[in-house]
Amino acid sequence: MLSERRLEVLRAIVQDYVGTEEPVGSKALTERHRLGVSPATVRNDMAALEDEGFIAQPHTSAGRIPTDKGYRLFVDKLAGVKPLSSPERRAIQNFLDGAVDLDDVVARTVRLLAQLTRQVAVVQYPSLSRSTVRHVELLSLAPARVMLVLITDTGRVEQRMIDCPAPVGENALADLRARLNSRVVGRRFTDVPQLVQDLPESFDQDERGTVSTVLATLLETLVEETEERLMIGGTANLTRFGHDFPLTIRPVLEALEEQVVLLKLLGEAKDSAMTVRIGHEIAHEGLNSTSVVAVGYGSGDEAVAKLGVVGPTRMDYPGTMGAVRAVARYVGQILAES
Amino acid sequence: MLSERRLEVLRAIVQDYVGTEEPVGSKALTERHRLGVSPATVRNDMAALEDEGFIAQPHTSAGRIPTDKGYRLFVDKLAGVKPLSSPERRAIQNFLDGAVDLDDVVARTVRLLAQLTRQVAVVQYPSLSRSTVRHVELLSLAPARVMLVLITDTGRVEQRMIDCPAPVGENALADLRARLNSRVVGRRFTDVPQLVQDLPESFDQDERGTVSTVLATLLETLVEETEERLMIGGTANLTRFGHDFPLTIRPVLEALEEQVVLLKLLGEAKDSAMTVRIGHEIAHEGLNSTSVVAVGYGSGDEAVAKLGVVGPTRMDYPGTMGAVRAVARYVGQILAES
DNA sequence: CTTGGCACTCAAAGGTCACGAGTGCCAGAA
DNA sequence: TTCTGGCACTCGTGACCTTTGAGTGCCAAG
Repeated sequence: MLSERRLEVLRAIVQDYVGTEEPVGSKALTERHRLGVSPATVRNDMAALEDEGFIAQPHTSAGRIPTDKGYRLFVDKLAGVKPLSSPERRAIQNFLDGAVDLDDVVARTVRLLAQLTRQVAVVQYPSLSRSTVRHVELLSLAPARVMLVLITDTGRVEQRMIDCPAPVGENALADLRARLNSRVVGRRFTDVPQLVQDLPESFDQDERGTVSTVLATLLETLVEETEERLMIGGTANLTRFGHDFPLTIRPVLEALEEQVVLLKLLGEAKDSAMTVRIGHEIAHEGLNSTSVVAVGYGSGDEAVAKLGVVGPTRMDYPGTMGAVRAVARYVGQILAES
Repeated sequence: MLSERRLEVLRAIVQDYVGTEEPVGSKALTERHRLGVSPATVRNDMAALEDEGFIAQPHTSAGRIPTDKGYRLFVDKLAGVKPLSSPERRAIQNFLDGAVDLDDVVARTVRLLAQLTRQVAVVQYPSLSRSTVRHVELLSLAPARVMLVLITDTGRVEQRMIDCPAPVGENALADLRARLNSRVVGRRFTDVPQLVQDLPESFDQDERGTVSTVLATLLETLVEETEERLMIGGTANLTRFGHDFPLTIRPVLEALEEQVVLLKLLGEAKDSAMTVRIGHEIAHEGLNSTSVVAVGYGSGDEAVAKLGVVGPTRMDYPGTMGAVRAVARYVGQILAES
């Protein structure tokens, strides 16, 4: 096992490298950190750390930089989560308080996270899978055309156009609307299919087709919208990735446009706990030189979606984690209020 | 005025430079284009073109590259719009036909444009300012809480939460809903304020407060949502901007996130005609080395929004214009159908 | 007005060299 | 056993120089 001091050396290396973006050598380390030992000793420790795979040298006559494994150890054992200063907290709250609707909350959250961490921010729209139905509205637009509007408890609204097999009267539609709502309002999405299963049977023969069509569309909407959407911001921060960024920025931009990849990434962590994925721990090739810090957020105690940031593996983990956690907390509050 | 041949030389320079991304010299020109004159003659023409400000040399012993003014002349006088091949047309139609709702149409359009032009695509959500109201729905969520849902003829749905000054009964709400709809359905947004002006007066004293509140929110929504939203895609194509792109990519990414800038840019052109803004013609500083090709699109004869691409000034204008125009046309068709 | 010739310019590419940060290793001290 | 100072070695970086060649402007002749 690694001695206490060697861990201390690793921590120093990570901190210095994150700060300077340059490989750090033994001499510089002893000067900037009061380790109480000479450069030679530090060199021995570094050699040991390199044997274990926690650090590496870009080339022989250069200093060391942390490997993914090194960052992993740093995050797991050596670093805490740095809480934000109270001015920062106040700024967050002020900024989020101005939001007018759900889209706006998400948009502001993205901007906030990007600004705070100076990295790329990713916010998942609140998930519908754990949401409940607030209201279902049916509107007759043309004799055989109905619009379905679904309103969720997170304030999200989805609409679908439905072409019915036969013309629908206003009365029949009102009837369906009333019965539908009485069954599903306040219920979870996942419970809806069962709750409306026998609904067509209680209608006249000639309306059953329409009812079935409407229900099918409703269920389809519920399923479809569980596949989440994302909002991304702060891509300009990609230019801060490093001196060699022309090579790395391209695949990252491509990965960011493949929302599927990001969704999978955010979804990987089971619950709402904070997750840190570092470099090659990320399956997607284009993101191999990035790290992703994500956490769940929600209106109540349950997480309804994830948010996080994508940055270079060489990032300020404690600070980033602190910002992500704080933003998630405040967004949760905002959602609970509305 | 410039002679016919000099214009031909300019065209050749633009075409070559767009293709090779490198300054083009007199010798290379005579080899690649059958101009029927010697390099020396071309040199004279180039000197003249440079005097007029259409081309420039990066440094003394290099070839020439077109200036913004040169591109302008090229676009206005020398280049047509290159129509797409029929496989391309078919691909567009197939790709867009699969869209399920408005968001999806916009999302697919962005991806399509980005892929087709290999540049950054920008699509404005269909504008509400020229839209008409399809339906207004009022839902009672709590005694003094009402949700307003606005449905437009472009299939867009907007919702707002309203806290009423006093509890509202279901009947009163139904009454208001009916009267409101009878007045505004099918009307343009811009006409709505006038149409509902005297509506509160026809209600009982104790309901007037609620009615006014609801109307105020409705009007606010109409105005607010006229400020458009954008969808952007293909940012990975920014890496194709040129060898020196680390310098240029940053401000462009920043400008792209400032949606206001883009909206202003798209909005500048009066009607739905195709607009090309080149380099310094763009007011925003970060976009000074880019060109924007935009065109209006709409469900009927009227344009409801704009779409376009942002690329380097050194872009294939005829091809880009062709793609933009074709996509706009097909999107219009899709919108008209739904 | 066009053309071939010619001297000139200058960025890019390649080569050489000195510098110095950083390393590994070893022998001696604690 | 662990730490330390010393020392030879590595090698990327940057400064400086030269060569190369594409491209130019100008001029006199066709």
